[in-house]
Amino acid sequence: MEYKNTLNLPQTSFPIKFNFKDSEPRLLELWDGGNIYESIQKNGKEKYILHDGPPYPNGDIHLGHALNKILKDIVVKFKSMEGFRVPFVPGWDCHGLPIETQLLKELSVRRSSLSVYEFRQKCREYALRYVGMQKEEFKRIGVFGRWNAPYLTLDPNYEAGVIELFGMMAEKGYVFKSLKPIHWCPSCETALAEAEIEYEDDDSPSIFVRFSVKNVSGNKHSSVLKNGSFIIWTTTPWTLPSNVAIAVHPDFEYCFVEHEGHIYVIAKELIESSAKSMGWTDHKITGSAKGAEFEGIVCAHPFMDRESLVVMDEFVTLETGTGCVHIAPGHGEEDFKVGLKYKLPIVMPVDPRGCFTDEVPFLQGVHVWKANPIVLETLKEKGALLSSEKMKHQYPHCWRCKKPVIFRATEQWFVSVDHDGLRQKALKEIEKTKWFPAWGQNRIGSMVEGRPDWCISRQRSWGIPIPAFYCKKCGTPNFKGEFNKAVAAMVKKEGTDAWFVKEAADILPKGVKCVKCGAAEFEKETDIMDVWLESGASHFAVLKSDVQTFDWSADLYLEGSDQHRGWFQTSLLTAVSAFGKAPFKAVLTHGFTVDEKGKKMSKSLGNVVDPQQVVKEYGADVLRLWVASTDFRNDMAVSKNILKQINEGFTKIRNTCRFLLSNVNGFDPSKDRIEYEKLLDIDRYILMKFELLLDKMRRSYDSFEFHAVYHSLYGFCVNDLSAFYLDVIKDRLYCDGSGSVSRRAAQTVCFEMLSGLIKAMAPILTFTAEDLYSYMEVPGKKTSVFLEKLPDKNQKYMDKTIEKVWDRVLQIRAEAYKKIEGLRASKEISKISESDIEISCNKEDFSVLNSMAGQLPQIFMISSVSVKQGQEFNIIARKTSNSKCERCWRYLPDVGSNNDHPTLCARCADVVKSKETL
RNA sequence: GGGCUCAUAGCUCAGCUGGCUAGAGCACGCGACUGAUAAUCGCGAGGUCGGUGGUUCGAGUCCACCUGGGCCCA
Repeated sequence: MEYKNTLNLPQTSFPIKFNFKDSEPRLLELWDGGNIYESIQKNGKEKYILHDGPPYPNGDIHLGHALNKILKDIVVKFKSMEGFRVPFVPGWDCHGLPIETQLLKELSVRRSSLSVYEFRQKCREYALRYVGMQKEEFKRIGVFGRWNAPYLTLDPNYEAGVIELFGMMAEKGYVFKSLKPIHWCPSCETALAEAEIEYEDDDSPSIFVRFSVKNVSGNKHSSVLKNGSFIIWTTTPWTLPSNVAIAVHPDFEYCFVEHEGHIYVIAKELIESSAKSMGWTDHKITGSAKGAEFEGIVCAHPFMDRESLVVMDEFVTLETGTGCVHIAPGHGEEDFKVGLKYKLPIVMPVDPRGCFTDEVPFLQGVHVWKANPIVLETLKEKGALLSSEKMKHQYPHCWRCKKPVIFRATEQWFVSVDHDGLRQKALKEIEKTKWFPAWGQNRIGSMVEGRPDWCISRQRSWGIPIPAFYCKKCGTPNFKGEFNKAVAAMVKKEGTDAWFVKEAADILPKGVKCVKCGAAEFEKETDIMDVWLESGASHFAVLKSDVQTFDWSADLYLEGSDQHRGWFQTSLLTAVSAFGKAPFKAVLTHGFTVDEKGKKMSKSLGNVVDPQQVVKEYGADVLRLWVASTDFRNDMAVSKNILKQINEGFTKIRNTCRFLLSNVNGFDPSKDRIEYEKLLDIDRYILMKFELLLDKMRRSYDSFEFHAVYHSLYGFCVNDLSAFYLDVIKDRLYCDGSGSVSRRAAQTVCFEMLSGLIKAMAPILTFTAEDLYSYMEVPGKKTSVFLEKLPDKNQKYMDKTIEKVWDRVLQIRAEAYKKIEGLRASKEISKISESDIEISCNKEDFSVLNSMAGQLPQIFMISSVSVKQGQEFNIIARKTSNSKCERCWRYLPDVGSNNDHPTLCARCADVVKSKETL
């Protein structure tokens, strides 16, 4: 019992219990108070710019936000610890419809009861409130950044940047105004971007309508079709008043179908399904023709005093309907395109609230959602309604109010994607950019290839105004040159609020004249910009305006894969149009968070994981470790189970480091370090493994494969350290003389690995690394681990011969343990250390084992190992006859060899004696 | 409906350009230790590599189709 006091047992004040509730706030304080982020900005190597994509401040951060910022933080810290200067300026996307809607809900007031200016003040307060909240939440999970000066899209400087960029794009001719059908929310009374649309199932009417042929003169089928009809199918009867054409596919085969003495045109493949819908049983086919042969036929609109032209369009499909498509250019994207081709009129009898105008007398004042029954009634009266059913299908809805939206032609502002080859230039820039994963290039490429012009106007208040002035005399919009400069200058000084309180005359310098007619009186535009234009301008408003911190083009953009359509694309388009170059050199995307079964998180499924909850339960490092542990290129699964598992992994890493720490207690590296050449083989072996680990970790960080960083780190802790090296060297550490070379050698290795591990894990296990670092006694210690550099490569450790020999020894060790397990199972022994083994093996193995015969008992942690050459590899294990040393607990033949200490082995007796003489 | 993408043990991941009985760790089961102890060690049992078909002497790895998930669009 008293011999225990002669051991060098591990000792540390680093708590075994993970008290993150105490330690994490303390470390946050250290980083904040010590200005650690500011300090790492003094790094000498070149800049590495990770440009933050701004989240939307309208709630607590969710797991996706946490995931995104943690990934960025890992990059920032890794690059920084490699010596780069890595400025990270977090941003927020503060304007936009969501805040307006949410605010109106909170205030429970009508927007009309406030002036635009007052309303905008409330919006600003709202946005800033959540910016403040989210900022704290991001800081809490250990994210480093310029938190005291983030970029906000509502800052006058930022706003002015957007206005200027708009001016540059306008100057180059990319900005234009045009009538165009766009998604329109009649409830919010605003145009919606594609990003603001959600598709949901809706019940719609499904009707077949007859359009009688009015004029077929000159057509080769005139005799057949003279009294015939085309049948169209639609799910939006309310758009029929705006019908101006019927589209058929030029290549499809259409049949003349006779029913009750009347001839109808239907695509061949759709006759049966259509007939079924219309309840036809006795129809017959009397002939057929290619769609192209119908071009130019004129039909009569079933109830409007208007003609409906038969036109050709390739987008017509054979999925549903009749193959003859109702065309209303004011109410559909494709319709509009066909309309342009055939110069069809854009009939648009629906006002902003969704009510019909007097253009359709019998529907005047009726809301589109109430118009369907009236239209159906009218069709019935005219005998044009052939069938009416209900069907469920996906219909676009407003992302905010969740109500269905309509297509409506309005005057809108656009960025032309094809002006001056913008699309092609953008595609070129996409090719020049590095995409992680590589398929991102194809994804964004095909999106850019097929995207329509970008509608950048919104009929709202909370945003940056479209800086245009309408000439009071001729109506021409003026938005370039001095008009733009005047607005930019004003906004820089007073913010965009000024736009909403000042008159045009107060904004513009005296003497400005309309570019068209030369008149001098103007009216301000009332539309604001799409928020995607604002955030897409960040490369200019942030990176370009702050040349001290940044170079213009960022090294990396890192966002979810949804941003291929969103921010990556809007950033690209604004940058290429204004500067001819992509604003990023590389783009990294991550997947989305899903539950254990791979389903997306939703409140209704009840599978939402809240990051603050994770932080509360496990601490921020476990959340960070989850981020690192999962391959983020795919979807990332989280659940209670998974977090529990991550927490176990975390504990293992933490305990392994704690154990290392507790064993270098009293070790002064400047005095006690043993040089490499004097280390034991096993020490050099583990150092080599450690070197391999560091190399793997560095490479994985570098290629953004953080899950590989985690798995290799974790595997090293579990397999190489905990289950092998640390277990083996306990004997040396505890039982050898405290200042002995053998113990100091082990400590040297422990110290080396601990300090290396701490640094290598720091980008991920930010808190734990800093915590451990604070407990270490290192010469030249910094105030933070983040001021350290990652360990350099150490070629000296890469001893390949050692690796080969020891890998084999460990294999044999594993074999031996299987055999020994048999002894334990039969209750002959209870501990592995009670066993002797005899190995017979081939010449090669023999020479390996024999060369280290003396060390084998320690390496195997058993009583004795004998080795002989034999035909077959075999291991025999039996209970040892040696007695147990009371001090080191090993079973050794020399126990009792010293009369003064009859219960000790020779080594322990020596150590105890030398202590006594002290 | 279209584009892109993913699918290896209960979980997180390996498995490079196709080649021995598909690997780790965790969780699980059994056992040991009590000198890493709200720890640690040993052993074991888990997979027809989402499905079908094909190319090949040979496929988790290549091709086609299907199923299911995700993102984006309609």
